[in-house]
Amino acid sequence: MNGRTVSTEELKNLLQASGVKPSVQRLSVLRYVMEEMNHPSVDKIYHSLLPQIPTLSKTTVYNTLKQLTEKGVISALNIDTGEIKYDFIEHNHAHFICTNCGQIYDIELDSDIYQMQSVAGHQVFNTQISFKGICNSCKQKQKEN
Amino acid sequence: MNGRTVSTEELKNLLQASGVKPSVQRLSVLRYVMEEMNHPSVDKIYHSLLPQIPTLSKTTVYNTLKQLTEKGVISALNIDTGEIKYDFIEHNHAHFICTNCGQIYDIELDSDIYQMQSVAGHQVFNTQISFKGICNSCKQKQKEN
DNA sequence: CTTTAAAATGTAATGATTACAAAAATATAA
DNA sequence: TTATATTTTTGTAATCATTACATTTTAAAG
Repeated sequence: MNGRTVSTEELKNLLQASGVKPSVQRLSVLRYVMEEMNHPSVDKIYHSLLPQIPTLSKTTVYNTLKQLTEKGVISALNIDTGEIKYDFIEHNHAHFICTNCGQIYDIELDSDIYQMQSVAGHQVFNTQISFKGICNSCKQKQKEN
Repeated sequence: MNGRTVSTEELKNLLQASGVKPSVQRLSVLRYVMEEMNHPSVDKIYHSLLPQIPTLSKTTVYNTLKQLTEKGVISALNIDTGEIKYDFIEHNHAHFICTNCGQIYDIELDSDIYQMQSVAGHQVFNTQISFKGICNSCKQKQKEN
């Protein structure tokens, strides 16, 4: 998501609507995923929240992210980088992953694929479109050498 | 890929065209990925080939799959199952992953998204479309209970 | 052959994720 | 409020896929 500020009220509503009780830890994790633009990993989230919540456990971050993913509040991006990255489900967008630098870019892409509620008789809950290749930034740097 | 038989000649050509020297191990790994229909994991490939190649090392399987992925012969599917699954790049198709049983289904899906050579200025090498949800088989079983 | 390079092997290390039990916090009942 | 039960959080240990790396084997070149 983009770097906007999310109110605590909004976070609480999101959690309660999903049947998850809003604790300090859960509110913080969700806020971080929503406000952080670049698809944070568990480790990133953990270390970023540690100053605010010094007692935070990484297990809690894992548990919370798992819950929110199951409830469909956030989405787990499976990228070939060893770590799972998380993304708030705001509106349909694709991802571009640079195989050189690992950077993940949001791609605004309108496709009727996102509207498909079922494929080949299977019920769809989540749809991901991802591109891999070399990003513009890396290509520029390669040209310079 | 489907369960057809692939000739050694075809395998050799594929490897040589990609600049990979055809060893017994590499031919076997590629053959397995091509002939096996259901997106095998490293572990599955390793144990399946072990009877034929008793000296086979899992590291070799890893190395070979990594090479073939880099050369664009096969594709690494990042599914949220802890293991990476591999797929021969035959023709464009999407995947459906059942979050209940873990089964991966090939989905024949024609989309112009596959034709995109670049997105937002980034050069695309590989495109993946994946759906997650509950498969027909699991839904049937749930109804019975 | 002999030498050199490439490939395969096996073991050890890494690192993300999960399991699990104990502690803390919150809700419920008396 | 106090006691009790339930949920949440925490911390440590275990698991398991993947990678690093040194050694051995195989293939290629001279």
